[in-house]
Amino acid sequence: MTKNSVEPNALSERAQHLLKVLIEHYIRDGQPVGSRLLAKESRLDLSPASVRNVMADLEELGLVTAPHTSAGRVPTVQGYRLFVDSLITVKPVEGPAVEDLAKTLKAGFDPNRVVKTASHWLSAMTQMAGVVMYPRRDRTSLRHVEFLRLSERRVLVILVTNDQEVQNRIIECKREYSASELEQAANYLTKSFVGHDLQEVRETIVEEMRRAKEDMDRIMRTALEMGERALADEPRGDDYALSGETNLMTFSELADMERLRNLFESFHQKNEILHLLDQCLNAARTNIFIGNESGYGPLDECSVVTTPYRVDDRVVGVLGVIGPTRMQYEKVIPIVDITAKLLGAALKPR
Amino acid sequence: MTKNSVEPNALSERAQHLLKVLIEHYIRDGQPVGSRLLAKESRLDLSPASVRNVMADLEELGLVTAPHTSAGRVPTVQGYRLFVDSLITVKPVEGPAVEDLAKTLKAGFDPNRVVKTASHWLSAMTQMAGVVMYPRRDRTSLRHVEFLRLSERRVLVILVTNDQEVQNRIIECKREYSASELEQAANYLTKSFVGHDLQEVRETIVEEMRRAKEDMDRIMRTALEMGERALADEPRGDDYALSGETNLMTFSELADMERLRNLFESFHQKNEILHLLDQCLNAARTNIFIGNESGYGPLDECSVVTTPYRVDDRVVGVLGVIGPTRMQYEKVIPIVDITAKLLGAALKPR
DNA sequence: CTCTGGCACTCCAATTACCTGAGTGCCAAG
DNA sequence: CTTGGCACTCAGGTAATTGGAGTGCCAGAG
Repeated sequence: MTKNSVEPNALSERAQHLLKVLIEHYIRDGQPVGSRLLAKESRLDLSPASVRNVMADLEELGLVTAPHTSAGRVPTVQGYRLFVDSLITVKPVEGPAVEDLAKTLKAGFDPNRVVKTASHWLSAMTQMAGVVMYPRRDRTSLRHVEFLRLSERRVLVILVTNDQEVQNRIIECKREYSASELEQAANYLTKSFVGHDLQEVRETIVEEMRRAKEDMDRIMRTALEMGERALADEPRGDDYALSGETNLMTFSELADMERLRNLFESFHQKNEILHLLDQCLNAARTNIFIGNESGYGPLDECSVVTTPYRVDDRVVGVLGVIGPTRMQYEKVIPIVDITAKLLGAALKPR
Repeated sequence: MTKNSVEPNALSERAQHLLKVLIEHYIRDGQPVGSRLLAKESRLDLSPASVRNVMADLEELGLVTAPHTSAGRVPTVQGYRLFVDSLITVKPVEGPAVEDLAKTLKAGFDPNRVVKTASHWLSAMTQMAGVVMYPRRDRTSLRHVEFLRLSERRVLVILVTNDQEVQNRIIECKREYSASELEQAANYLTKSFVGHDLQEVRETIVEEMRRAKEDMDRIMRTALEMGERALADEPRGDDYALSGETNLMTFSELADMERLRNLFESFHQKNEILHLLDQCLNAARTNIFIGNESGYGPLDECSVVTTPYRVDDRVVGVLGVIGPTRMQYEKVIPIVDITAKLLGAALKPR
C-alpha cells in the first residue's frame, strides 16, 4: 500500500521482536533506546552486542535510525508503519468510560451535538486532538418546509430533514411576497416533495420551471421560485468538529512554537485536513497516516488515526485522532474504533 | 477605580513625559529601556544621569521596575495603568479597512455571522485575539412559533425572534400530540404573544396554567403545556466568538507552553472569561484590564481591552481584544471602539 | 555460523570559567 | 538642579572541559 514499505517476512523473528520492543519503549518515554536497555527489556537473553548487530540490520532497512553516532535508535516512519501493520498488539479499551459514552450518545437528539460529544470523548480518552467529520447528508431527504416573511424582501426558510436536522437560511427575493402566498408555497412544496432527496428536489423544481414557464398559476410559480432559491447553495457549515487541540501542546516533539502555530492555523483553515479525511472515507478499515505520510507539512510530526463510521452499513463520515507520531497506537486504535461504532449507532434515525 | 493606583499629579511634568516615552519604547521592542536611550529619545535634552534620578523616583512609586540590577526599566502594571489612564495619545484608526468592515457587517443577515465577522476583524487588525460576546437577548421578543412532530413523543420547536434569529429545540413530551393539535397550539401562541418578551411570555403561561387548571379546553391546554416546555430553559449556545487565539503564540512573553496551554484551555472553558466580560457590561466606556488586574491567573501576562456595544442606545454586549500586556494600546483602543460602533449599527433590526 | 566480551572511538549535554556590554547608584563638582 | 565620573553588578554569550551513554568492530568461545 505505502510505497517503500518493508515486508515483515524480510525480517527474522528476532528482529521483529526487537523492533517491536524498541518501538514500544520509545513510545513510552521518548528517549532513543540503546542496546543495553533493549537487551534487558526484550527478555530474549541476548547480550547488548548481539542486539547491536540486529540494530545495524534494522538501520540498513530503514526501520530505525540513530539521531547521532552515539545515541540509541529511534523508529523511522517506515518502522512505525511496519509496527502498526504487523507487530502491534492492541489492547481492548476499558469498560466504564465506554458505557458512559454509549449512554450519552444515545441520549442526544441533535446530531451536531452528538458529533461534538464524540469528538470531545476522543480527545479526553487519548489526551490528543479528536476530530469527527460531520455525517454527510447528500442523500438527506426533505421532511418539512416553512417560509417566514422577515421584511419586505427577506424571507426566512426553515428546512427540516429526515435526520432530525434543522437548517435555517435567509434569502433575499426579487419581489415582495405576502404571508399567505408563502404559506401556500410552503404547503405545496412540503406536500409534493416530502421524503425526497434535497438535491433531487432542486433538480425537479428547476426542470419544472423550465418546462412550463408561462402557463402556471400564481401559487405554483411562487412555490417553485421560492423552492429553487431555498435549496440553491447548500451552505455546509463547519465541516468537522475538533476537540482538545490544546492537548497537543504538552508533547515535547511539537513544542516548537512556529510548528505548533502552523498546526493550529491549519486546523482553523480546515480545507487540507478535510481533504485528508476525505481520503479515508473510501478506506473500509482503520487508517493510519504516520508522520509525513499525509503529505501535508504541518502534520509532519504527527500521526492521524482515522476510521469511517457507518449508519445502517452506509459510510457517512470519518472520525479519528491527531497526535504526535510517537503515540500509543495500541491504545488509540481501539478507542477510535469503538467511537466509530457507537457514533454510528447513535446517529441511526429513530 | 483600581486600588493602589498612582495619581498623575503626584508626578512632575518631566516624570510623566519620561514615563510615557519609556512605555512607548518598551511597547515597541520589548527590551528594558535604559537611561542613555531614554535621554536621547525623550528630546528633553537631559543627561542620562538626570534621567536616572527620575527613574529612581518612578521606581519608588512602583511605576517601573528593573528586571535585575543592571538592566533598564520596564513598566509595572501600575505604570501601564497610569499610562492608559492619563498619558496615552490614541491614534485614529486608518481608513480603507474600516470601510470594508462597515460594508461587510451591513451586508450580513444572521447576527451570529455578523458577530463572528467582527471578531475576526478585531483579530486581524490587532494581530491578537479578538472576542465578541453575543448580543444578549433577554429582552428578545417573540415573532413566530412553530411545532413539528418528529416522532411519537418528540417535538421540534422553532422559535423566531424579532432580531431575526431562529432557535431550534427538541423537546420530549409526556404524551403524544397530533399534528393538528400542535398546529393549533402554535397558532394560538403566535397570535397571543407576538411582540412579547420571551421571559415574560413564559411567566404569563405559567401563571395562566396555575390559575385555570381544570376549566380549559383541550387546545388551550395543549398550547400552554407546549409553550411552557418550549421556553423552559433557554439554552444559550456559545457565549462569545473568539478569533485569532493562535496569534498569541507569536508573543515572546507568552512563549511558555504551560502558560499558553492554560490560556487556551481557559478560552475553551469560557466561564471565567465570560464573567470578566460581564463585568464590563456595566462600564459605560472602554475598559482595560492590565496584567493581573483581571484577577484571573491565565491572563496574568495579558491585557484585555473591552468596550460595550449598543443597539439603539441600549448596551447589548461587549467586545474586545486579548493580548500581551505589552500591546500597542494607542492603536488597539480606537480599533476596539470603532468595531463596537459598527457592530452596534449592523445589529440594528431592519 | 552465532554469540559475546572487550576496546577504541564518537558525540551530546551538562558544567564551568571567562569576558563583554549595558546599565545602575552614588558622589562631588559645576 | 544638573552633570560627568567611577566603581559595581549582572545577564548572556563563547569557549573549554568533562562524563556518560552508546556504537562499531574484532577476535575468541561455543
